[in-house]
Amino acid sequence: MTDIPTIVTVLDRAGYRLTEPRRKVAGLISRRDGHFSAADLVDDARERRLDVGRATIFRALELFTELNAVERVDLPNGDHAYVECEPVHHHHVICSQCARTTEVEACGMPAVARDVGRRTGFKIQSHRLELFGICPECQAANSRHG
Amino acid sequence: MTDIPTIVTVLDRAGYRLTEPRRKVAGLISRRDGHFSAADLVDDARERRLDVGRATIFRALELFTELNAVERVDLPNGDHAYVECEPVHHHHVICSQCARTTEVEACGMPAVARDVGRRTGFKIQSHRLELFGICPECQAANSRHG
DNA sequence: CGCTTGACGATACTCAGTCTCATTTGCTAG
DNA sequence: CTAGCAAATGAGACTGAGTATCGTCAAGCG
Ligand SMILES: [Zn+2]
Ligand SMILES: [Zn+2]
Ligand SMILES: [Zn+2]
Ligand SMILES: [Zn+2]
Repeated sequence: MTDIPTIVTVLDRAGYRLTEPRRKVAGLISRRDGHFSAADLVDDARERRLDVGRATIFRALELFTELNAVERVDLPNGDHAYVECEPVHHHHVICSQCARTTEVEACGMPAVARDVGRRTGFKIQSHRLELFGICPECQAANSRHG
Repeated sequence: MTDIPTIVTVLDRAGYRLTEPRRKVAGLISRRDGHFSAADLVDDARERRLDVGRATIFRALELFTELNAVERVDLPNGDHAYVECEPVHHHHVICSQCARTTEVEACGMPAVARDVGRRTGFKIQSHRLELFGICPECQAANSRHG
């Protein structure tokens, strides 16, 4: 339910083959809401009898990640998950209850990074910022019925 | 080479048994410099013929992490690693060349988190921030010989 | 159309991390 | 100091994510 330039479009623009399995995986991803794991997609595929090989799902995820159509996030518990997203620098706010995520663009991090660089002597190259909390929907639901 | 309250001390204060295997693992950790994985410790132990079971190393790491004597970080490539560190909120600056890490305390994040919360409606509970770059030592080494 | 080459899927494999369970050991109460 | 118990250990089986191999297939192009 995002109107991100569809993964298929990104694939095409990058000159990759628009194969049936890739379309299927892209489809599975776009009908997901929050973050998901490779295993989730494998299950989804089996449920809908899409007949996509396990290895293919991993390969597709890897490729989509390279093309920045999808991003990998690390959950607080150490699990890896993926999120469909836009190909520009941003971070994710992740609901620890329902897994829904939102992108945040202006991260205010350049300033922090500069400051840290000055104090530690490191030449900062990149950063990862993930915020965890409760999304508006879950907050509402929680206050409604306990 | 940190003078963090030794892991053994932390263990003791928290009321856990000071077993020989735990001492050994703590020893291995403290003589490490940058981040390390469970597998690294397993190798170290084997090399120095310390005779500590694999499972025990995992268990020790888990416990030390719970006690905040050690923290888990996620490398950009998706690998998991650990770093010995102080039990207060802070973040790590990680050298992508030599794995050395430094802790940063004032992270300036509360402001960012508040802002993000306001814009997204999320109730922010926690955040993870990791900075990657080149440490001063590596910068010096690099400029010296290429 | 047919070719070429990249992609696919089945399957075997690796490796991190967990679990089980019989044995050992740190601790403490006596 | 010692006995006894709970907690911790280690060997090894197990799980599940992710990767590698390789023969087959089909997307895209002329
Ligand atoms: Zn939610
Ligand atoms: Zn940022
Ligand atoms: Zn370095
Ligand atoms: Zn912070």
